[in-house]
Amino acid sequence: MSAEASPQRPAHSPLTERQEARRRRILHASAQLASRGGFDAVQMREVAESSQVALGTLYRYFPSKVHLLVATMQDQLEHMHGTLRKKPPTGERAAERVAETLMRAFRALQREPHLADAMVRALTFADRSVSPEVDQVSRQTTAIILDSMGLTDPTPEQLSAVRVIEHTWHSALITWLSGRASIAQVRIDIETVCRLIDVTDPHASDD
Amino acid sequence: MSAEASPQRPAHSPLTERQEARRRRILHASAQLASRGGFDAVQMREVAESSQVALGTLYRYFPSKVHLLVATMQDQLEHMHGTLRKKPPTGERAAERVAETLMRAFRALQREPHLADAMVRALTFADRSVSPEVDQVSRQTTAIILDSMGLTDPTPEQLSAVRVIEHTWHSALITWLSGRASIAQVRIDIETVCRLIDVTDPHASDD
DNA sequence: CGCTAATCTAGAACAAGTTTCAGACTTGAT
DNA sequence: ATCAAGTCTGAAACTTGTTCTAGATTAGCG
Repeated sequence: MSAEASPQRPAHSPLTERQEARRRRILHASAQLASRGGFDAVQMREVAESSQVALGTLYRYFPSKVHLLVATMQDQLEHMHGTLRKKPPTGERAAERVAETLMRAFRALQREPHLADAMVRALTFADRSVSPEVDQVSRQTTAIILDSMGLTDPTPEQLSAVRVIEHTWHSALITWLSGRASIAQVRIDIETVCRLIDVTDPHASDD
Repeated sequence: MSAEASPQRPAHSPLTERQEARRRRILHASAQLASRGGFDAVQMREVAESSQVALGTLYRYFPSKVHLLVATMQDQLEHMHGTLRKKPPTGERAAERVAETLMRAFRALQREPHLADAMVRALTFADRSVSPEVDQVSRQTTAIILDSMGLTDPTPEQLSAVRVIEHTWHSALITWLSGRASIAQVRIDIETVCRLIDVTDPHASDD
């Protein structure tokens, strides 16, 4: 369950302490640069310099800029999942709780719009070579949503609804980031798609 | 209602015949290269050479690779809208018709997966400078969906559902293109999101 | 026709992602 | 402590998107 982006071999050597430190420095520099100017501001040479690592080494840890930014996203997502766990959503119906959770995540992203830009653009621009890492992000997102629904054992239908919610979440974020949708519009889209949960929820109102 | 990507001034001079011809050649070359190897295969120098135009001229017509590919998508979308009009979907309920239409479009994309890759990646990677063109694509897509619903005067709720359907459509395409979702999975996602139409349709079953 | 402004061309130049390589440094095993 | 294998560094090179320039061509106009 861990597809680490480690030097060379996928999950081989467990990374020495100095290597772990390098990896952190790199991710930190990446997030920092991204926070400043978004996707374009994360320049590999600058990341290398900021994190005091040679360019070649940076590429050994993260084989492309997109890999790096997706790993940055994994990092941030973990952080966010932790934060969300502490204050679970309070809505009564599952749909409300999911919408509440996503809007909370959205507000967090609004605080660092450039960072959000870098991460989301990388995620959707990623080609097949990044699939494992993108998939991991997707699983993490699914976990967050299911968590907020309070489900341990979702039905296939509910999983479908969650998939669609994730699609909407990503795409709505993009339209917001590129200035084609307002914050209010994103909220409406999220609330709209969350209705699907009611449609697939056996205890909705009937029965 | 036409945000042409024309040389220099937005909608100024109506383009001479030779200019129109150049523009066509460029779009044709773009689509051709994209069909071969997707986003990466569309290299500006090659597009320029294939369409017998200097690099500088190419950039005068389309100010970036993303602009070019989004324009290519507009072109293809128009074509598809025409095709879809000829054989309207046959389902009884609006949700069925929309799903049918999108699956038809999806099958068309499957025939040219590399072209689809180039266009969709460009669309989601586009930054603010391409917003007008991306918006135009979005309007065109909305029109196709509303067409298939047979709606001339949608309610705000229905428009919200259509927005979410578009989000899902784009994002599902991306997961398919990057090999993270199967064709079957895309179909399920589309069918799932189309249920939203029933939820917002006043004549669904009740009343 | 002849002029002027706009457009087009060829090609160099620049920017940033990625690759490569020789040599210095670490690590782990003996 | 020593050696082999693997890792890191610094720097150059390569690729492709983008910009710039000087001169040739074209379009519109009097």
